[in-house]
Amino acid sequence: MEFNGLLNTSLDLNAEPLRFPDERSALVDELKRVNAENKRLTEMLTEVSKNYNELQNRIMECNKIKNPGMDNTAASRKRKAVINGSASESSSSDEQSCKKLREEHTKAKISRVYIQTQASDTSLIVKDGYQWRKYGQKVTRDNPCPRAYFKCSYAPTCPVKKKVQRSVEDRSVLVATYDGEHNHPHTSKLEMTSDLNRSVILGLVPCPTSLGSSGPSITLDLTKQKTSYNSSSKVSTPEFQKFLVEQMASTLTKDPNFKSALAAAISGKFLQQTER
DNA sequence: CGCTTTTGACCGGCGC
DNA sequence: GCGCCGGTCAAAAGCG
Repeated sequence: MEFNGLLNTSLDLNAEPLRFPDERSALVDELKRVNAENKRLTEMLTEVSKNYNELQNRIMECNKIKNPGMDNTAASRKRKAVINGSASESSSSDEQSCKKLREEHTKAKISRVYIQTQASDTSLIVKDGYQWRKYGQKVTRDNPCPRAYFKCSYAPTCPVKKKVQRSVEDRSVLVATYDGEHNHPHTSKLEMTSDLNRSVILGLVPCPTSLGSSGPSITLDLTKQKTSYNSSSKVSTPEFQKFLVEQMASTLTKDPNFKSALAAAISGKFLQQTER
């Protein structure tokens, strides 16, 4: 992922004959400089995503230490079970209910996706390649932005649900929470890729049903393409880091504002040099 | 006309 | 028991 393609498309260096003898060498120098900067930025991006993954692993480790063998959700559910049932229940039935809860938890796979969108884009539509039907919208207490509720409408038996809400901290970021697993093949790859052009997936967060717990492996099944990553097992792999970096870079290179700004900055530099 | 979206009503869980 | 809150339902409206 280099910005060379961008530079080649934005500035066709061969389009016009060079008027100044120094211009060519200046352009080459500038190109070298931009390439070096590009490399540096790429390294920075890789470093950032690496740090992010390390941090996430640490959080998971901490949670495991805090609640060995049981996540918060299971704990809360167990608490509820104790309240509902009699306190003098035998330990074996307790264990059984625990087992059941854990099974339930692994069955209900939940993942959270952060999607960067245009600030002006007020829709709560995340085109991930599946067909969704909106069945509700609600304003929640912790976030003034409404939360939209979607069901997978591709197959009537598909149990997958999705909640989409704008982030409180950054309104341009959509938070999509996927609940369950699709029991049918992916519907449209084109839609998904087009959406990735419009926005960038900032991260896939393994999202146990309650925060701060170490849940089971959670899969975001954004189709079986290269954009599909099992968040818990692949998030720290070089492939995922590369994917993140590529997504960020492709978003930048596909952004016309970024292109024009870069072109303006470079041409401005050239003008300065030629004026001198 | 059929499908999707909107939106107020309703329901169940939870805390007090 | 009551009130709050998140999630879901379903009738009405919108749209192609």
